[in-house]
Amino acid sequence: MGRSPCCEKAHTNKGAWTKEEDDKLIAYIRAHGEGCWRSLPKAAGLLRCGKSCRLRWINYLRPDLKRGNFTEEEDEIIIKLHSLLGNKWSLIAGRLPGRTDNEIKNYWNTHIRRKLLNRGIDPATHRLINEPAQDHHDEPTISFAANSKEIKEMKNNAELNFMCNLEESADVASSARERCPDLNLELGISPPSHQLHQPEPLLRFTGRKSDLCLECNLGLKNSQNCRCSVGVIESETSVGYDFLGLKASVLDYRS
DNA sequence: AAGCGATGCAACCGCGTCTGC
DNA sequence: TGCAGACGCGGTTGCATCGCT
Repeated sequence: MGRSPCCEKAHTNKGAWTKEEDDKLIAYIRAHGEGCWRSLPKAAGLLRCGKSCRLRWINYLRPDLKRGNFTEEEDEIIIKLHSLLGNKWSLIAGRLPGRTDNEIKNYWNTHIRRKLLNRGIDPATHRLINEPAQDHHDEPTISFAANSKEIKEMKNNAELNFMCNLEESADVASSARERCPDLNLELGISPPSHQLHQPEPLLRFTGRKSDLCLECNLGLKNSQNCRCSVGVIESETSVGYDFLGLKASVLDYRS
């Protein structure tokens, strides 16, 4: 049995939205809130399908959207999260307030892919291009401390509150493992020795030999931004590598 | 100035998942 | 428990704009 169309295509507009359509959509959502996308177009007096309205609102009209260029910091976050999650644009967008999955997806395909390729990094695998596929034991990898089964068990562990209600993460890790069997996705949850007084880190990257900063993970060991033990050693009290350089709370996956 | 390819981004499409009955 | 409708996501397309020749 075929899937029924999401809307009556014969009576809907397609293509670019007009100012009038935008205004109608904004006015309706301001008055009634988001949701019921299926019935929204008719109620709002729009000749659009619900999906189109939803997309327009989420990707363009939402008042909390951050317009404008991505910052270097956002670039790095996207790269890191993509190395972790793959093409899970909505999850990546969830870590970047004001950015949409569509925007990040477009930005990845137009800017970051090229940026990584210029650095000699395969954007799909985040490995150096021309790197041998086998024997990655000594290289830094994105590391988790548990397999997907263990991840689910961790849900009961209060210490790992970031994993609560996170079957999604298990699935992501699991699917990532399937997609990239050579990618180490063990989930490493270990408190930083220097930060025991602080809240538990939600997620740490742990290299096999040492914790790496973003720059080192990107193969930029001599970067002046390097803040790990592999690159320029800044001080004895180096903060190590807090995932993405973010505080633990920022990484609350479901915020 | 015109032609043309490259680029960037908004929007569409199809499928998987969720949810209510 | 199964089904159908609705929603959300990721991949892809189409078009406007830019920059080079």
